[in-house]
Parts: sequence; C-alpha cells; structure tokens
Amino acid sequence: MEKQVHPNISVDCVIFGFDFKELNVILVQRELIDPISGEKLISDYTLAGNHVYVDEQLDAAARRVLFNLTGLHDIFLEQFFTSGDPDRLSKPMDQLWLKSINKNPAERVVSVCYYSLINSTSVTIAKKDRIVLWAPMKELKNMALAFDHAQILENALQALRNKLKHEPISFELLPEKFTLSQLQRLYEVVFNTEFDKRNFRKKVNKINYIVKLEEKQVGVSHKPATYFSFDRKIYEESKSEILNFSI
Amino acid sequence: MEKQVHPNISVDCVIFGFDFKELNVILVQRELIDPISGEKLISDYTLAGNHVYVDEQLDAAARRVLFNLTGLHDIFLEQFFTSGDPDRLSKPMDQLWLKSINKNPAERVVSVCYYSLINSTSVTIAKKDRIVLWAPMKELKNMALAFDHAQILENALQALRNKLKHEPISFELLPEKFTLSQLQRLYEVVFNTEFDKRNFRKKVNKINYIVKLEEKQVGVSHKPATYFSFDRKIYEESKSEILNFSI
DNA sequence: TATTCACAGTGTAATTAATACACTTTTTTG
DNA sequence: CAAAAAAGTGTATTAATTACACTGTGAATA
Repeated sequence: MEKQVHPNISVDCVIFGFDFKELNVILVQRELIDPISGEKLISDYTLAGNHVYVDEQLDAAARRVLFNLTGLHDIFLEQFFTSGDPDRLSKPMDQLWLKSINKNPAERVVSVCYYSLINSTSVTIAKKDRIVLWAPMKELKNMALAFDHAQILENALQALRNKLKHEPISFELLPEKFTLSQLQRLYEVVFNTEFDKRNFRKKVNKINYIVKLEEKQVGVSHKPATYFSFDRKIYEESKSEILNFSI
Repeated sequence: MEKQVHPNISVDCVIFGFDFKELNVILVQRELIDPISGEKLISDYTLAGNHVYVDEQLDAAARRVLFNLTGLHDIFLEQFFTSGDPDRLSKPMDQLWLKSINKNPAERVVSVCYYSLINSTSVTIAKKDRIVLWAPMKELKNMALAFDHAQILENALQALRNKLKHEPISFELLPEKFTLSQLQRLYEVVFNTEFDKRNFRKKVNKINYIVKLEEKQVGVSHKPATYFSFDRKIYEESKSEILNFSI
C-alpha cells in the first residue's frame, strides 16, 4: 500500500555542501525526451523536493528527501521560506513536466523550503533514475532551473548568510577536524569576500569552542596544518545572550 | 459570488505594535457560548489569520488580513515561518471551534506566518463580530492561545529580534518623527534589556540616516525632547554590504 | 641532496568602537 | 518660586578591528 501524498503541500531542500574549495548545492537533473522523435523536450535542473505525506510533519518530509538522496540522518536542517505563488508551476515547460510525471498540472502547490548543511567530501549522492550533482553556487546563474527554484536558491543563500553571522553552524559544513585555512575559506566563499589570514586567526583564537587538536595534516606537499575541532559542549555553555544589534 | 478559499492553506499575522511603552501584538478573541446552557465553551485568543483564496498570493492574503483589521495598506510585512504539523488543529477545543465556524475539522491546514510592524498609537483596530485587542508581549504567558499560536508568537519575536539586529526596521514601529528616548525604549522592550542613555545616543549620532529635526515636543511636562526622523533615501544609499559576522 | 614549491604560522602599531559613569538644563505644575 | 520629570551632555578605560610581510616545514623534483 502506497502512502498518500498531499497534492498541495511539498518541501524543497537546498542542500549546501563545502568541498574545501567552493560552496555547492545539490541539484537533480530534469530531462524529458520525446519518445517518438527522441528530441530533448526538457533538460534542466530542480532542487531536491517532494510532496509531503498526508500525515507527515514538514520537517520529517524534508529529512526524508534528504535521506533518500544522501543516506544521511541527523543533518542540520532549517526551514527558511515558503513559496506559494499560485502560478509558480505554470511555465509551459513546468506544465509539460508535471503531466509527464502524472501530476495534475493545475493543482496549486505550496512548497515549504529548507536548507541543510553537509560536508560534501564524505557523501555520495544518488537518486534512482535521476542524475544528481553538486553544482557550485557560482555556476547557478548559468544553469537552467525549474519552477521558481532560482528564487528559492537565492533566498536560501541569504538565509545561510544570516544564520552564519550569528551562529557557528559553519561546522556542519566541515568534517570533525579541519584546518583554520579551511574554515577561513568557508567563510570567504559563503560571503564572497576575503579575509586577512592573521586577523582571521586572531579572531578564531578568542573563541573557546574552537579547540586546537594535537593532530596535524599528513601527506600534504607543504607544511602540514594543525587540525582544530568544534566543541559543541563548550559552545552550548558559552552561548550567552550576547546582544550585538545595530540600529 | 463568494471567492473560494483554499481548504489547506492559511496565513497568520503577528502584528507588532509599539505604544512608546511596550511591545504589543494584536490578538482576536475567540469565544464560543453554548446556545442552550449559555455556558462559555471557549474563551481564548487567536492571531489574525485566514485561509488564502485559491488564486491569491500568500503575501496578498496576509495583506488582506492586515487591511481588514487595521484599514492600513503598505505596512511592513515579512514571512518568517510556516507551521504545518498535521495535528496542529487537533486539540479538542480547537476541533470544537472549527466545527462551530463550519470548517471541516479533519482538514490539514498549513499556515504561512507573517509578522508586520505598525505604530500602534495611530491605528484603530476592529473586526466585525469579534473583539480585537493589543496584548503586551509580556502578558502572553498568562493568556490562553488557540491552536499553535503561542509557538508562532515565540518564533515571531525571535524573527523580529534577528531582523532588528541587522536592519533599521524599528522605524516601522515608530511615527514619522520620534525622540531618541522613544527609540531607545523600543530597542529595550524588543530585546528585553536596558541601555545606557549616553552610549545609546553616541551610537545613534554616528548613524547618518537618523536625522535631527528642528522640531521639539510640545505640551510635555518636562524639558521637551528634539524630534528625529528616519531618512529612507540616505539609508538606501549607505546600505553598504557591511559584513559583521561572528564565527 | 639541494632547490623549489606550496601553504602554515606568527606580532605590532594605529585606529575605531564599546563601556562605565553623574551632573546640568529645560519645561511644566502646584 | 520650588519641585518634578525627563532631556541632554563628556571623558577616560578597555576591547576590537584593521593593515601589513616575513619565516617555517614538508614534499616534490631536478
């Protein structure tokens, strides 16, 4: 017996990953080929998403989408936006696609959007019958995106930046142990800027929940960097209500 | 001919107002009286909300709710959260209420939530057949709230605080001209803290889009304060991409 | 095995921002 | 004209931010 999905409620996941070089996001290829002519009718990309089951929590639906793609549970996940334009699925190509997958193209779908953070070097992504890929955020402007997914991606990046200004969730994008250059690079690609190495490290040094490990990199063809890790316990304790507002 | 509402999609509005003393929020009284015994079956409060029309934008639905309550257009409005627990309407009292207003109590409703900001001293609020009131945020813990509206209110305050840390939307809660004490009081009640008057004014002085007017208060029984106003044009120009992150 | 490459790692001085703190001024009211 | 009430103002100390350039270490390679 199939679980029943709600025709009007979906979730979309913007899955950010960091490979020590760029900020990437998971996209799913959408391809429709005319069975007669063999012509490509559609060839573009969508976010990972799905309709929610009639009895399913929104968060649970997002986690399900995430798990199906990555095999991972317990990933950082945060709702950031809900897209509900009555015409958001009404471009001709999107209508064609919906028909091809046996959805009613006239049905209004409100999509609750989540972003999640993973360390992309340690994950294999897959989806049966579909090509899934890590797309660099910088390349998105050159990619054809389905529905209103370009808009959702823009909002997601904004939400990530806002979050990262206040909370050390950058660690969700890094492995357990990381070097300070990797951490710096992460902030640089997320905020699309550059920081001075000495000043960055001075700042990090004052943060007590970033702890220096005894271990160093091995096998790199230069001076090996010291590893650091994020101490969740210290963070939770020192998460004082520091008010840092600006008018 | 009635416009048709979508049975599964609603909006709720957390309407913040500032009266120079406290941060308040608009609540709508929910009362159900047994027609036979005269007994009060329900007596509590809800947010202002409504189902969206089948062809209506989410934002437009929120603006409609807002307009119906305040008569105001062009109010600051921002989506901050979507509540979609399948059981969010299933407490016995909520079920009873839904039946009494001829809604199908079994229908799942996903509510897209907005907060908006108004200067509550210059607005009269009303709703036909319902009592509408400004409730101080500090009193909410003592008030019975319908559905999951207590949770939504908590999220709204968090969203407001986050926004106010980065953007000068405080002006949406103030009249055109305001005194620095009023501005300070606003930040104090939103963040539930106190600031030093001299340091606060020092900070404000450095902000070029808060401009001193020639005008002063009249009719107050103490030294009249100078009025200031928010210059939107200067703000837009000086809204540089100041990056103020913390790790 | 000496050289080159690549990135790690480090300190100081100058500027700017944040904090702590108390009295005088102006207006109304009784 | 005295009292009440809130407006308005300055300085010294500490902390944070910025700008800036060389040395150290290990692997690769010539």
